[in-house]
Amino acid sequence: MAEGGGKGRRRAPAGRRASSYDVAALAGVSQSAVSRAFRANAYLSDAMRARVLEAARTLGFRPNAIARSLATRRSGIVAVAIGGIGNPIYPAILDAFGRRLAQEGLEMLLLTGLDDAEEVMARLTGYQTDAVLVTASTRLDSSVQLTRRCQAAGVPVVLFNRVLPDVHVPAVACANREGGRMAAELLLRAGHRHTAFIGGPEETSTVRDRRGGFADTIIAGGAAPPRLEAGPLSYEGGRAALLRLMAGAGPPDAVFCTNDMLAIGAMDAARQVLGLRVPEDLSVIGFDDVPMAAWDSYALTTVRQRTGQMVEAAVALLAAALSGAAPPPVVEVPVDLVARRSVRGS
Amino acid sequence: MAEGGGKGRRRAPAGRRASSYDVAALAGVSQSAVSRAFRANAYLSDAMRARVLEAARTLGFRPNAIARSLATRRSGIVAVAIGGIGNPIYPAILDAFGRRLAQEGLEMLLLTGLDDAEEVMARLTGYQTDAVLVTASTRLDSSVQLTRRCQAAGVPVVLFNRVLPDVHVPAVACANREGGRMAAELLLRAGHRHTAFIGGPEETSTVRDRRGGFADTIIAGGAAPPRLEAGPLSYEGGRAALLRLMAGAGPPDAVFCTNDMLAIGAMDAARQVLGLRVPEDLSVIGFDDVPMAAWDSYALTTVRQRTGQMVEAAVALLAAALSGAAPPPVVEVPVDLVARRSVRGS
DNA sequence: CTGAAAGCGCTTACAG
DNA sequence: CTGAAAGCGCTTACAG
Repeated sequence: MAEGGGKGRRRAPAGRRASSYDVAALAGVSQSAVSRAFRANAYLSDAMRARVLEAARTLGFRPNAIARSLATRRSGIVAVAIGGIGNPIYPAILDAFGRRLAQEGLEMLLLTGLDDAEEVMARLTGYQTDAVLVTASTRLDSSVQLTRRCQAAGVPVVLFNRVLPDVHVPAVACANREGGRMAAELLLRAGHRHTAFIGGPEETSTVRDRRGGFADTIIAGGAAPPRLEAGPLSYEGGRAALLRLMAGAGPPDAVFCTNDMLAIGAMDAARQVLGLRVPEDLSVIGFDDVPMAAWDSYALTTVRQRTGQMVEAAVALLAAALSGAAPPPVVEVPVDLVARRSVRGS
Repeated sequence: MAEGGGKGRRRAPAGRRASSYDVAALAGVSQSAVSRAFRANAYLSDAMRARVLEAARTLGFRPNAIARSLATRRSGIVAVAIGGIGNPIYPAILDAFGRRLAQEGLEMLLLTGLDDAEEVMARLTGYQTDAVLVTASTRLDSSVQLTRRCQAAGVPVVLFNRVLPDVHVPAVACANREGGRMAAELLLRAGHRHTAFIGGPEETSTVRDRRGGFADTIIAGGAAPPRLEAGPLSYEGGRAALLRLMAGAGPPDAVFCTNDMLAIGAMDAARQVLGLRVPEDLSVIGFDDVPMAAWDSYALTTVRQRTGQMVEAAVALLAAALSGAAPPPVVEVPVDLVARRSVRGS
């Protein structure tokens, strides 16, 4: 019954990872003590803890997170619902989010292709996901459904860069209206009177606010209301939208796009298809500040999202939700106008 | 002791998810029967299964994957180790991989920022991850360490677009040498005699093979050996490398880059900084075929990776590994030369 | 501070 | 085909 003895049937079969019982046997303490040695604020004498940790390291023991999850009913896993990673702003966000979560001792489960909210819920609840982050890249109705079902199931949700109508959910967003306003002011200052806005296929809070801030400011500045276009939130979408805009009557001399992909597509259409000069013939402003916006071929003036700060805020909201705190209101993170060379005389 | 009765202390406290015991009580069968009703090929009469499923749906019951994982010692989770999502080829790969995994009933845990293989292993084994996919975006030494440790711990690993020296691991890669050869032949055919190759900061199998296939073919074609440059595998890296190349003695008139980001950076440096024309003054070829390669401003001729096929192969390798099959050899997926407009007269 | 024991919610031999 | 029961590896009241 000495160190090699263990507790009869509790011994780990050869080739299996050591369990807390193996460590307990080796250290000559109870299994509870081993468990306590690995929990932050559990009563345990220093001497005991040292002994346990010593035994644990010689056995290469790591507490089994699955077993812990079952016992605590907390998995330590946060799901990120992302319905298509088309926008190049997401890689950096996912990366930052993953790192921050790791610091909190949480893992990140990536949920892609969210066509069926029902099925996604099944996957979520099956793994007892502690919380879910729904990104703006998810289709609007999927977001709504997923969010409602999570709420019904008691799973904390936080929205990333989207605010949902009629659903009271904590969310982090950038200053969308303010960004639209900044773009409008820059254009007004540059003397533009004929502007246009290119939005997305869905009337999301993000698109609505960016357009609203832009249009209101343009109009308040005494210029004509911006012409409105929309398309898929992609390079192709922006390209096609710009072509439609310029083919119409009274083409604009400046266009503000609801994201950088759209703006880059618009620039390429203007320059490569229509032979226009940017910014001499047409000014273009984007939103996001993806890496490509800084590329020499574009030097796109854009409204930067402070993604690091937004991720930080999202993690804070998540932490609050996990600790059962009252759902905080929408957190708004500031934006910055990054002036490069796609706007005339600025 | 009727339908509401349950089994004494086994009843779920109010507000908690229904468990298999609740379903069993409602259906009037044993808990084992409930368990069997949710497993694919378990012996259970149709009548019984129907009764269980009926009760399950009225209670909104879903088997708890955490508990199942503990019992089966299989978590149903595959980890994807990705050390930085800088290359825009990854979003689509992650997306496809996630979908395929979901079809297999597997979840995807994203592991970002893999500085410390030790810590990553702790996270992996803690959640009893069934397998891990290590992508080429991970630093070479991290890949090696992580792979070795997984092997030591008995966790199946498959490498994505990388082959490791001295480590026998299943891997899927594209035809890197062949891709290099295709690029060289195109350049030779266009009459180029002074070529260069821009590689990465690390001597990975990927870079080595692409360069090897390229250089061998160029030399076999009777042209001078390509000049060699390297830099971070990014837009900035390609930009800087091209500038160094053109500043040196005997600047090349064609450059093959080990990935598209490098190639796009090189094109921008050539055109926007040096005022050269592409392809008239300089031909450029990339590798990957990221979405940006098709943008009008670049129209980059490149070697396309069949990512869909590669993901498919990776899932097959994973499945084989999970079922304990013998580690298959390296699977090589073909590549395609996508001729756009960045190579002279072709 | 420490240990014995029940419980988290499943799966799966083992008997019928 | 069906059920009783042990076990997966932890956590955490409950007693000392």
